Amino acid sequence: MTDKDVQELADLLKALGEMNRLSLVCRLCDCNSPQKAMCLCDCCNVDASGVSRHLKVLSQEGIVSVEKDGRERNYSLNRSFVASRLRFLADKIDTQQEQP
Amino acid sequence: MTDKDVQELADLLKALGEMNRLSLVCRLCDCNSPQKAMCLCDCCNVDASGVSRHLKVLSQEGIVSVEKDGRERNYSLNRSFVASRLRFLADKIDTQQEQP
DNA sequence: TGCATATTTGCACATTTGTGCAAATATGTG
DNA sequence: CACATATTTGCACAAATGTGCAAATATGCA
Repeated sequence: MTDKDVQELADLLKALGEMNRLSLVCRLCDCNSPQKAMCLCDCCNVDASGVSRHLKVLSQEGIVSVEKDGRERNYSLNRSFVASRLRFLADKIDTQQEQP
Repeated sequence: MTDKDVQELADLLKALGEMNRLSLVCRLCDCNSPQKAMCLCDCCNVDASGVSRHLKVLSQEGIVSVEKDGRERNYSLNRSFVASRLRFLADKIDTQQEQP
């Protein structure tokens, strides 16, 4: 793993590693259809601007996708991407290395 | 998932979501035997006190275990714990929910 | 006991981060 | 166009975070 790989993974984990953002992710996780930002407000303890900012972070990390629909934005979780990154690390971690 | 569960998971991810700490984890990942803190210094860009602090965070989150040996501390990665938490989230994330 | 080594801790500091509020922007509707 | 609603952005600010350095602490060894 290169430094860049580690950094990218760390950035992803950092984005997930905040209570309100992880709440948003869990909420999206339980939804089959894209959700409007406003609908997501009530799952975390921040106002609309805070939700907007958190969703922006998640979006920049590729954790969620956003689709514009009129004056609304529909957010959906990039399930396979996030899950695969987490599994990638999990696999690396619990694979016992060869004795040097 | 309760708020407490989300918070605990977020704390774990936050601990992993910092470049130097994740570097330490990756380093421990590649080692079969516990490593002395001093040996871990060269895998991240901080001095001994910084490594000490990072290892403390990892330890508090249960990510690493520490074993005292004279004036040295031997750190090892709690592979199954960390991997299982990551997989728990991965499973939750990529399991498509039922249509409400 | 005196000294070397390993690690932690106190302190200071710069940076980042999360937040609310108000204003700005974007877009739908009458 | 005028107004309502959805979202973003600028601003200010408190709190958290990561860091190095020097001092403290702990322990092994001569």
